[in-house]
Amino acid sequence: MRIVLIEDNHSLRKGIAYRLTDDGHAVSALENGEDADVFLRQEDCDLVILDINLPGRDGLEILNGLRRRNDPRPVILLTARSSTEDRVVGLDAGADDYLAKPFAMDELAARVRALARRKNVAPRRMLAIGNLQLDIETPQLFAETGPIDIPRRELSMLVPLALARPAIVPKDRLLDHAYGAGSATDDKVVEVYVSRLRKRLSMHGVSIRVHRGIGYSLELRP
Amino acid sequence: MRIVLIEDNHSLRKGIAYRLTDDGHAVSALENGEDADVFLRQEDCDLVILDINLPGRDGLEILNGLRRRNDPRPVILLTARSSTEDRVVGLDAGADDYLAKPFAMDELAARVRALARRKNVAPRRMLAIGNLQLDIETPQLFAETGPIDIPRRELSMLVPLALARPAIVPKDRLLDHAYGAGSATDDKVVEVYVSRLRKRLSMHGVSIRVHRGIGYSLELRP
DNA sequence: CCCATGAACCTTGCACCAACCTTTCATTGA
DNA sequence: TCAATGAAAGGTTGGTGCAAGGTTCATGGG
Repeated sequence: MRIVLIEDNHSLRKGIAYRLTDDGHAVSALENGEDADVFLRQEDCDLVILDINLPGRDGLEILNGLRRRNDPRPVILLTARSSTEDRVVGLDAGADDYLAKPFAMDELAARVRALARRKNVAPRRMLAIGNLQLDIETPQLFAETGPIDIPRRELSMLVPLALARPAIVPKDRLLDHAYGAGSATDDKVVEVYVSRLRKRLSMHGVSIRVHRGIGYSLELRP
Repeated sequence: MRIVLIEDNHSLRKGIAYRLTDDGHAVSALENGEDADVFLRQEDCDLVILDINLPGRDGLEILNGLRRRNDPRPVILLTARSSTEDRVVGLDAGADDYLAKPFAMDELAARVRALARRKNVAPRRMLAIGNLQLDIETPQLFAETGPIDIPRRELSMLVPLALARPAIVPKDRLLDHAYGAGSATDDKVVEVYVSRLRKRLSMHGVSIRVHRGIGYSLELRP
């Protein structure tokens, strides 16, 4: 699933993102209300985890905005307050679930699963590559901050490498996957796109290693 | 098959590794949870044998992490506990089989075979050379820490030597295997590549012995 | 027994070339 | 108008095989 997390506390944001990423979701983590508002208006996602106490713009405000726009995306609220009153306000505003801090990661993960099931969110198979997430079906690449725009050809080089990781993928299999078996295309284009991919992935701690005469493999280098 | 074994007990680890290596598998033996976690994220293997009681990180934790990442690799759990409850927890977490200590090596070997069959793991014919493993099909060389990049020619010298071990392979058979029978290449190149192989293998306790006028043989340095 | 001798073998340096990397640029399609 | 695409060009890396010079070992003559 694609999950947007809006939480201003740095370590909590990191912790949640880490856990949900581990669970196979693509997490876009945002730290303030303005960013969140912009993001939710423009980006696709399946579920929202929203802290109520936020700098800039209150979480409830964001939730109200969503529902006013008839946005049906499921929302889990996070908050330090745990009184029944707050819970009612949150759920009334259109939240689907409510979690009071402190909470166990396992519980959050369970509620995410439950909510996804309840809302019939189509499960997407996500492949983790370091702190990137690759949706094999679409296919599309995600960082923690959101989707990464990446040209079609580069993506079609990345997919076999990610699926095979950490095994070595022969150059001609990359060519076949991108252009179809028996294509007349020169296999030098593989080198071109590997080079472009390298530049794009380097800033995310992912590298592509060459094995001369054998092929390429995907590696993490933090 | 490439098997990862994670077991903190030294003698048990050695024993299992010895037996499975004897069965023709490439065994990477790790002794603690952190190493295992890193290894499983980065390295290729076909099957995991996992002790539940581990220093550093619990075996179940490692298994949970694997499954959360949608990692489908078959896992056999090892444990001193044998209660039904533990078994259920392990299998629920996504293990494929479960073995209570103490167990017979034969039983472990049988379960490895059964699981490989059940999961349709492509059989790879692995040849053990000390603590190196040679995949004859590909061909490719592996150390416990991962694959070793090795030039084509050197590899084609190593393969006949490994297959024949500990017998002596004539120099001209090495030449034929690398260049095809009836090649015009000077057989002095064999000496060159044997020399280069020696340097590469020396750090892994493998040596190539010359038998003057007869050929070469592969030996393990004690 | 000792040493000279030569064949077999070892190792390293080097030139060459194929594999690979990166950037540039013209073309194409949205 | 702009980004994606792929051909081409020029540079880098590293595998390959030859050759040169050194080492080891069996052998035979003194």
